[in-house]
Amino acid sequence: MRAVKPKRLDDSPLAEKREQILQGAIQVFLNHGYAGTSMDRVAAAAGVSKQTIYSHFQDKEGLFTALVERVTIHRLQRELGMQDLHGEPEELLYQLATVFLHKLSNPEYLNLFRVLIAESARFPELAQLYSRTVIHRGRQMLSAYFRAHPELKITDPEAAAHIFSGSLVSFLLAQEILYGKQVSPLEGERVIKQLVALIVQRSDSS
Amino acid sequence: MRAVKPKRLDDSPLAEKREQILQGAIQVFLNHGYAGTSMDRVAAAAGVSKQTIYSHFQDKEGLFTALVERVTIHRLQRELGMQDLHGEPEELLYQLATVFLHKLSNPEYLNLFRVLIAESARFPELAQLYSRTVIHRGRQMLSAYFRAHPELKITDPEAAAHIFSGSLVSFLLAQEILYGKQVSPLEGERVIKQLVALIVQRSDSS
DNA sequence: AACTCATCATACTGGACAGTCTAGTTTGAT
DNA sequence: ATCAAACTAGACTGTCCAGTATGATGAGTT
Repeated sequence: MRAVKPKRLDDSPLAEKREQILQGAIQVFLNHGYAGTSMDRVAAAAGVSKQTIYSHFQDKEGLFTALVERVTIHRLQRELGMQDLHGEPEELLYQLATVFLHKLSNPEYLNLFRVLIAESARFPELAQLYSRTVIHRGRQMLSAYFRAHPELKITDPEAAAHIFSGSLVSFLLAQEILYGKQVSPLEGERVIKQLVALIVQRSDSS
Repeated sequence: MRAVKPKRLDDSPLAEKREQILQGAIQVFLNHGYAGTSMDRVAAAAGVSKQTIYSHFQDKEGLFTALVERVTIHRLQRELGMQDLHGEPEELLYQLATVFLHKLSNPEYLNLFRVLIAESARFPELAQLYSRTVIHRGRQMLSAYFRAHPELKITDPEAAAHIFSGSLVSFLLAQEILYGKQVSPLEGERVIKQLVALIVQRSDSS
């Protein structure tokens, strides 16, 4: 029984099929990109007939859009709704960077990132969705922390927040996505330590 | 006969055609991506018949590869063979970051970057070419400068070099490519100032 | 003049694929 | 048991496009 009638959107059989399709679509789109993905392949990966996809989503663009929204929102809740950033700066920043780098190393996340960049010209709304939800919020949280710690003597918390997360994102971009790992290896650990040092050690002066 | 009159590869009529094709290809590939580019369109943009393209390049992949090599090498020579990084740290780093950010803001450069990332899975050699020539060398130059300035007290010059350039690259990525500009504006100037402050002000201590 | 080579314009071939259609099957509520 | 909605399998259409083929033009060489 289903609570008399008001079927919840998130466990009705319809929503289950929709989710099943999205799961298949995630596999294919994130591994082969938008152009490299055929609807037949999505259907096969989702274990669903092609017609069913078209009864749940308007077309390929609609499916892709829904997919990115789905993954982005999911990530947001899981990864940013975690801690509220308190603690001794050196230790906290180190932990934060480590967790951040580790989570973003997940292939599915890297693939989402690559596809978002690849299709940012064709789907600017999706790129903006990502900017608004993930990047902007992350920056806000981190800059709030910097503001709450005047002993760090950070004059521009937003800019500093960008530098912090941007260094880590571009690290993954260079090392993983552009295969820099095989050209000039650089340990993530080293970047994190240097980054924390740049931010924390300035408070030694004065 | 061909060695009798040693036509220079770079100004013979053949090479001119090749260059003409590449110029057309740059326009189309960098603006529409690999999949979004048809050979007919390249031919039209280059003002050349399709057959001519196929007599200069093996196929679409070959043309794309040649294009990326061409642009990457060109860029490298123009943008990295510039200064040798000497001068007072605060002023020099500020200037360097400003020039760097300004040059990378060029749409053609951003498009190359986007396409490289988009196709990094399909063309890993090209991504590595970029890593090897541009990223790696840039990092080497900058870390050499840090090493030559012990008063900056940088314990890990390579990591610091990555943080410096990575912050700026990810800034463009977030603000321009992912349209963050329209979501949460952040002046490049602010990032540069904060970045320089993080690196330089530490030398006040001790 | 005869030959060669690069080029051009255009037509063609074959394959991939988005999206539709048809016809038959399952499921679940009443 | 009946009915409608959701689903499946697979054929089909129209389009796009990489790559090839054809046949003609023009320039330089011998």
